[in-house]
Amino acid sequence: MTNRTAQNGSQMRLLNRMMILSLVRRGPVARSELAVETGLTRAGISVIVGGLIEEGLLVETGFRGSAGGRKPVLLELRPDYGFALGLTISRAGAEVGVVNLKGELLWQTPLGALPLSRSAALLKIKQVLRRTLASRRLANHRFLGLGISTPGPVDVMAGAILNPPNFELWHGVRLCDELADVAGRSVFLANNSQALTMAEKAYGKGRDGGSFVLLVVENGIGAGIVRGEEVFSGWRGFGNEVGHTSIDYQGPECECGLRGCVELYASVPNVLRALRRSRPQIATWNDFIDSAHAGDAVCRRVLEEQARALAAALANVINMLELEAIVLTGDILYRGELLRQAIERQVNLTAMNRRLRHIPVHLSSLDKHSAVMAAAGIAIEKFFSGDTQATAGPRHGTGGPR
Amino acid sequence: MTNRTAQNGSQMRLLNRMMILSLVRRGPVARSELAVETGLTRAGISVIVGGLIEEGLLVETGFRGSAGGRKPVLLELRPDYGFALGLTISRAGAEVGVVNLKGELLWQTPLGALPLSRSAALLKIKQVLRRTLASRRLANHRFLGLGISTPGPVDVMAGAILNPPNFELWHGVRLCDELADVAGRSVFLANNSQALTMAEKAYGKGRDGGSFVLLVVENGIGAGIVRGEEVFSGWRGFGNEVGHTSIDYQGPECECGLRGCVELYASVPNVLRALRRSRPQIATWNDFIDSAHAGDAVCRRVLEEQARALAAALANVINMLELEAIVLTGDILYRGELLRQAIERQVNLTAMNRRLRHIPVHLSSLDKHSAVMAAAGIAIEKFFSGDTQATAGPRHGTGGPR
DNA sequence: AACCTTTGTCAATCAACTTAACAAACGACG
DNA sequence: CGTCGTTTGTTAAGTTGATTGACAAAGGTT
Repeated sequence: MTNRTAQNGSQMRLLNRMMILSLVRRGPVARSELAVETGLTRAGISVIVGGLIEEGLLVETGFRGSAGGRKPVLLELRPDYGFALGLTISRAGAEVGVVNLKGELLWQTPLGALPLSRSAALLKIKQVLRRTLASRRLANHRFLGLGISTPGPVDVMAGAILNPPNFELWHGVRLCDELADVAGRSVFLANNSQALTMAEKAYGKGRDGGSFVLLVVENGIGAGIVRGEEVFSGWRGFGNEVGHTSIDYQGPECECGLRGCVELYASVPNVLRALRRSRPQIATWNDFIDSAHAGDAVCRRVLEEQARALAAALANVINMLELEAIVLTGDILYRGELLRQAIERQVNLTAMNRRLRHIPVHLSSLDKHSAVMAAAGIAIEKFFSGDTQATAGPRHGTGGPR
Repeated sequence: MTNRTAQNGSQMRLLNRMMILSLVRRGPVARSELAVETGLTRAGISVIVGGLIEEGLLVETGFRGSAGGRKPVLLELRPDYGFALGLTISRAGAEVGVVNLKGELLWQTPLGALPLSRSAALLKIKQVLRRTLASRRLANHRFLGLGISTPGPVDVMAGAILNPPNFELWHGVRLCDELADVAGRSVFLANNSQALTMAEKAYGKGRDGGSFVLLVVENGIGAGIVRGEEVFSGWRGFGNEVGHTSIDYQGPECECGLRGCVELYASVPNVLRALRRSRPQIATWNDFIDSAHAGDAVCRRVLEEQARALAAALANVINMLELEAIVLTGDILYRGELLRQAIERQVNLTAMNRRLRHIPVHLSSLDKHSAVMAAAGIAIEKFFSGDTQATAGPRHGTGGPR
């Protein structure tokens, strides 16, 4: 039974703890507010929160103003309860970062271009991870886990990279296993889009709990879906391939095996390719957007076409799962308002949902360069969802990871 | 907090009851097996099951053979614990049916074509419902609820029919409210595809718990998605419009507002329309399939085209949510093996998932004429998911519904 | 200063599952 | 045929976690 309902008392307590933590994570809350939102009694909340404070997960940080009556005591996460590491590997290189319990980036270490042999690259990564874990600033703080993000597809369950294009060095590498000797069992792998989706849910536009689809438009098109508490990622974390949604079943064949994937019409390189003939001087996305802003008619038209293609794929997702919003991120964040508006217009013109509600399209408020933060966020997310027992372990001493 | 986790003891008990019931629903089980599958102890199971037997929901029906040791006592639902009514309204007419707790159809009453005025039609429906509820065979059995299925789109939450094409008589009717005086508060509305999906999950190919998408191909194309315990239906039950998945974003405009919906390529009338020029003598789906079986090349080609269109839409869904199977139903069940094979071939040719696993395509094992059963199934499903407290009510006496 | 309100805590109680022991039922094997 | 080992189901005591209800703390209002 894969059910996640509480069967006995202790599991109930764990779930209630989780529920409280996920509410505190959204921002400062008082016990009495938690009582209302969780459905538990004030007394019950008091006991659980007491335990969480004892453990060092929560702190009282102040009071909320009140109009008559005792002031509510605000609770927040205690950021230095522990830290998580993030590792992001891209085609260009890699980067390691450290975040605290709140997901705030403490610092990052760019690794630059990696060695061209697999073992040397792994060795270098391990070196940096070891050095980071041994860092004095992290002494006496709990190590909560290591999150890794790479281009997809990946096999989340196995912790292995499958076969991302232009990423042959890493094909088939069981990354979580490889790094277990450095970071123990709390190593989690996800593809870039999934990592960004979790980050967006925890720290971005999805913070207050609605459903949305995150669209990452760069060299490829990735996406993630958040609905309720769930981040969809399929049985092996291989799903969510919104970029390979077919929007023209008779269209050209994509390398993924389908025909007419959105990616062929709307990814950055494909858009630039469409411009090559009439606007050969445009070489980058930013050039393209600048020209569109400047009023170049061809660029405007191409942008509109891109928006139509993206909107078609998005409308399919939105209609099928009845999502409430769309969030955009990736390279297209550069002066992204233009594309955002175009997509919003197209989606709300064509989506069936238009009869029922307006679908807002947002630009991500998270920094595009927050890939490391998002990677570490995977581990933070796992920590809070209770998928790991990293919390139960002993403190991480100065002697390096065990 | 919309969370469904148990917060306190009594909710925990309810959820454990539900968990046990949903396992028993799949087929005869022994207490000890329930203990393993639920994670509870034998003792805990014994107590809960004892209560369920006391209430009349379960009965012991026999023993399972064993190799040494006491024989396990098999538990099953007690079918005559209560009954649910099903009402299905189509463009052609309506029908009322009665099912027992196990979902078995006891009998059905065709209403034939309905009066052309809304109030007269409602009146007739109410009459038949009242007569059914007062029926002697149902005396001293609990009334569990009334499930209604109609063409979509409907607003599940509001219990209202929205604006299905060719269904103007019913546009905007708040059916659940209208029938409340006959059937109380346990009235549930869903569109045909949703009802069939629930039935397929409970009694058909989805019985043993995997995820799947059900595709209903008739005059329109409907669908339902089952993943885990959940039947997707969106925030207002308006979703799951797989039939209006766009598979050609530049294609002809559909009345739904999108372009190139699958429905335009693969619904029964649209397929027949495509044949009209070269095969004018083919007037019905069955004719078409018979010709294809007989080897008619044009029909074969058209069938293959239809399969390609359906496969494109299905591949999008499957890839996005990583579903495990496809189930087909509707008019296409007639000698459906031909189309089934074609779809299975296309899906597994093009779906990205082909690298990971084969996606089986099944024909529904439920009778196409089981619409009433499926409608009543909505109420049964609600009963078991605890969305209704109909069970707490007093027995339904001979004096008619209160 | 008296009064009302709200927040947070504490002790007693209650509800639900677990633990542990045992009875029931059955096959196997001398 | 009776004993042994095994598995199933039940029962009573024990544990755990939330609720109940009373109360202290803290703050505004008049």
